[in-house]
Amino acid sequence: MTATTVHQPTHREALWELEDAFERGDLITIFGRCTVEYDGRAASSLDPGRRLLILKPDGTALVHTDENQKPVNWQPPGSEHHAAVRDGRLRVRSVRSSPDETLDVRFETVEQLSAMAVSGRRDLSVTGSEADLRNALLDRPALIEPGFEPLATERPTDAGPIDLFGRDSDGRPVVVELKRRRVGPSAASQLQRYVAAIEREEGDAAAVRGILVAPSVTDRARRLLAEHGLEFVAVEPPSDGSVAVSTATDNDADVVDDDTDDDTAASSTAESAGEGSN
Amino acid sequence: MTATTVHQPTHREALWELEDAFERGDLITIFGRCTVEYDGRAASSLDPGRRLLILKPDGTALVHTDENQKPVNWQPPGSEHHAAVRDGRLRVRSVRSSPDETLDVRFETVEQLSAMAVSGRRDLSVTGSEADLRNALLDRPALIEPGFEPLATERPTDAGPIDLFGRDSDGRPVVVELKRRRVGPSAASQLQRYVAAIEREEGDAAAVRGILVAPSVTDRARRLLAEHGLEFVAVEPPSDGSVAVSTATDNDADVVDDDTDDDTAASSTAESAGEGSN
DNA sequence: GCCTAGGTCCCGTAG
DNA sequence: CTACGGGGCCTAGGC
Repeated sequence: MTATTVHQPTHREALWELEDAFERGDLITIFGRCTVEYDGRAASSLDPGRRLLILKPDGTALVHTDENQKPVNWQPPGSEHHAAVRDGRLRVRSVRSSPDETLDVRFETVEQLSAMAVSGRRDLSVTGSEADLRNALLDRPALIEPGFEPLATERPTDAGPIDLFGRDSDGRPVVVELKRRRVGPSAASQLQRYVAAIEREEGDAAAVRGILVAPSVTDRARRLLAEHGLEFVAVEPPSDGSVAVSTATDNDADVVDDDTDDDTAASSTAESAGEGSN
Repeated sequence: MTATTVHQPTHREALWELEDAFERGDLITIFGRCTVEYDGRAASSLDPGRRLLILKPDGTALVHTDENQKPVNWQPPGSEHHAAVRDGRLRVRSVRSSPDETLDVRFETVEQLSAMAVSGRRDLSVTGSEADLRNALLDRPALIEPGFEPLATERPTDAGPIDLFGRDSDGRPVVVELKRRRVGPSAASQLQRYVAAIEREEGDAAAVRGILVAPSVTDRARRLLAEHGLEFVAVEPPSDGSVAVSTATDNDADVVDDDTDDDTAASSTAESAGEGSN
């Protein structure tokens, strides 16, 4: 048996199980009615309610409710989990330093406590990152502009590292900022900041070009780019490592449907089951 | 009993439990050996391993391993959970559209499946946000500068909304950007962008001041501020709603220790239990 | 739906 | 340790 579970344990029984699970380095889930207090970089308080607490052997603590992807309260990896019975409650406290932070979960009742041996996240491979976009553009620099010659990636400047630096066919320095998704004002500012840094370096103002390469751009960002004489090149979002230019805002994505449901099946829709939020 | 659990169920048994739990709108945890495939905004693949899958009634799906705060794979709220038995495996698929995304978790074996009724995150109160800092400064605008007069918050401009806008004792427009923590280059760019927008509005270049208000600033950000004639005012990080100015980089935080462990207790340290990461 | 910015952002990487 | 920027960021608030 690789997963041990106790139902409606006494607080003392729960504490014993916690001790053993801490010792084994298990991932622990506790479900019950609890309050949550956090104090550290900010501070928060949560009234009694039924929630799921997850304790990881790396020091992570997560308090989840029935909605949202993010835990309602948490503690980062590297924290220390402590458990005790105080005032008739099971108290789980997760603490870390620098910064000093404490998460306090106090259970009135523990409905269930489980401990299980979980394996790490080996062999996760992701595609479609900004790095993939960069590599695709290094393979075919003409996608940015005919004659563009890449010289460096992550080129350091006084304002931070430039995604892609090179020269155009006229020999002018070109700062390229890559984004894997639609960009807003902050990306325009970022590019402008790098261009200004290179201009300061080169000492030859107004000769440095800046190109923002992304799937698309908001109106406001486009205006900000124009105000600073910066350019925009649209590329399809990186899917399988390849990229394509798109002259305007015309998107045509081929979707392959590989669904073949012909067996017993269950399904849950946010609208059909449970009380939908919003 | 508000939490139902089955241990080492057959896939068919697990499917029945899932159907019931979907119907009830429960929060579901499944622990077992599985593969994970994701395709959507990006794509990823995860080799077989023992992991914890969490399914929320709002459509959220989370795959957790033994380390890190973030799930190794996930699906956002609003997705639809589907379960089926295929090829001798329990397949849980979470799908959403716009953007089209699919998360596929295939269990070789299910060690445990639990379903529980969890309550929402009512009554979460947080303090120490940027909004708290803003309110404190509105109460005592002199903390920014003697004679500073706040005129608007979230004031719209062509470059985006300004945190705090006002005038100094000389009647000059002042753009204030607030940050709850130490700031880097991006905050300097953000402030610069807003100042430029106001200067364009006012038509009277160089008369607009920009002040970055934060606990501290990195060297590089400080230089970027100086290059654009922008200013920095240090405030203590917002703790209990009050703020204090600090003339330089001298931090003195009083820490109250309220720990009183005198009962049975268990504790887990990332270094002592389990295989520590890094 | 899109846009904009905050976040106890988390996280990896480089210095 | 700090710094810097990416992220399938997520989430809230406007429009």
